[in-house]
Amino acid sequence: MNPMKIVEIIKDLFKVKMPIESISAAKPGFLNFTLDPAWVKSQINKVIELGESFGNISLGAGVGIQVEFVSVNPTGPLHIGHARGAVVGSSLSNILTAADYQVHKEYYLNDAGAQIEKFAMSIFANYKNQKGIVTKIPDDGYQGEYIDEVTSTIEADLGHQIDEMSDQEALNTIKDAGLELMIKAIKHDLITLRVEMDEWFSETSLYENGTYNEVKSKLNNNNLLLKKDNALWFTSSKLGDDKDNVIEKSNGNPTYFASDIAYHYNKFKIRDFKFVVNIWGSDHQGHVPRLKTVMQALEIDPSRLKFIITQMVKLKRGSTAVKMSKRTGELITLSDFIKEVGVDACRFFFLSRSADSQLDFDIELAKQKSSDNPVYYIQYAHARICSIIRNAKQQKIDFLNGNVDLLDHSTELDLIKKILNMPEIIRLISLRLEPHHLAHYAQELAAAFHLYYQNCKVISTDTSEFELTKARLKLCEASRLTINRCLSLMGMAAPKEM
RNA sequence: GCGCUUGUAGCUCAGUGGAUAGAGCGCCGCCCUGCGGAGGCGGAGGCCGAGGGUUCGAAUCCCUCCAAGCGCACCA
Repeated sequence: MNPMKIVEIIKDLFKVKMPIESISAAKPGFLNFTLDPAWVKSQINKVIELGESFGNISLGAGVGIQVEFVSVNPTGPLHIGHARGAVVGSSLSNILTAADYQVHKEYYLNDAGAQIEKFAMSIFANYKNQKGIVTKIPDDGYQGEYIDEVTSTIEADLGHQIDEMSDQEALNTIKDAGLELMIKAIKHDLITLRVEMDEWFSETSLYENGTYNEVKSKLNNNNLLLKKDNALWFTSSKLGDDKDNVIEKSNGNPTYFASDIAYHYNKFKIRDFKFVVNIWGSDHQGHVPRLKTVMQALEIDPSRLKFIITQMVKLKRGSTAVKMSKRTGELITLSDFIKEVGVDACRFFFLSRSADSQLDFDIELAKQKSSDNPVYYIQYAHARICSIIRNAKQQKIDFLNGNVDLLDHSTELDLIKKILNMPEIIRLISLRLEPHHLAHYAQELAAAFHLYYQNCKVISTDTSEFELTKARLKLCEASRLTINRCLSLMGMAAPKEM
């Protein structure tokens, strides 16, 4: 039977109670449901009733979900690429919370391992050089302006003690002090970006409290460890990975991967998160397969572990590329970057693209305070509404008893429908872990409001239209609440005036 | 060589099996005796990287190829 005949028949079978005005068949075989406009309009009352909680859904049912993000080695300051993960992670966490997940935001602090040692040695060498003792910086060591600053700070704070110590003692002291300074700097940058963590989880703790040994014996019991060339291997190829991985080097030290196994054991088996989202930069994407084999080895359902891999960020000023390199020192630090473009623009642009796509960030565009810039477009809609409501209050108009059924202009109905989309957007983002949809929705919502504003005068001077004025003010208030919610979920300011 | 990601308007990007593929910027032409013009309307502009397949139907799924980014350590 052809599709049109089928839909012609089934369209008459819908006799359920739904706020549907009509159902029609359309080519080449669609059923179009037209919502009852009275019902649509009445939802404005619901939005205002719900207030700040409009958009919340019960999808997560209070289940625990850990979102691990940023987790940059504390051997250097954050850069622009890290900021992308930070913004995506914090906004996604806000949205998951709105979807009734119990969200735990976490920074995994790599405070152990060879890179930390190298970091300490680099500072120590720099320290000696500053004292006139010519010392070689280790191969692939850390350098740059920030290393000089850290060295100077340590010299000022601890120089007298360090000079009395043996090299080994000095190195340890410098390591602790250097780590502390870097962590402080990272925390400071994150706070500026409006990113807050619930927990800073120490890698070292996994060794100190026995978690690693527990995991190791579990793997051993499952016959997944192998001693070869004096090193200890996790035979992940048995579980489908394309190669085995070393977890203890021939010098006896555990690798980063060893901690990662213990860390995920901790997440799922000790802290019992139902879901875990790891937000990693694309330079770590190669670790995904082996971590999936870890899930198998630990007998954890792999679908409980999700990844968001954020692609690289390229900075541009207009059409010229801005180079970024940790080693050359030609580095735009995150704090300089935020100072230049502002937190709101920074967050918006990082959120506006799918994590899967590389991001071209045009500094000049983001700085523009004009309609070229979607940040201002959205915030302007909010400020505009606040201004209208201020006017209404000055005129002592109490609009909360307004009758929304009077709203009949097509731009009003379009705006209402757009507002009512909000919970669906939260749902979509939560299911797919794609916060960029919120940035697009916010733009569409702002556009629907601006169009409405252009077509319908809210506060009429004609006293016969007093009831309509009240209804329109109610729609403005619902729009304001929704735009405000979007901005707040994205971690952006919702200015009352600009 | 292998793996992950990307390829859609001049530019930056949405669109994970359905209707005439969308938005912003840029370009062209319009709209203010009115609540914030940081606004609105209209227009031009597309072989959805290429080629095969699956399907009633593909930007979307599968295969091959091309191009770009990132990975492929007893670093993290």
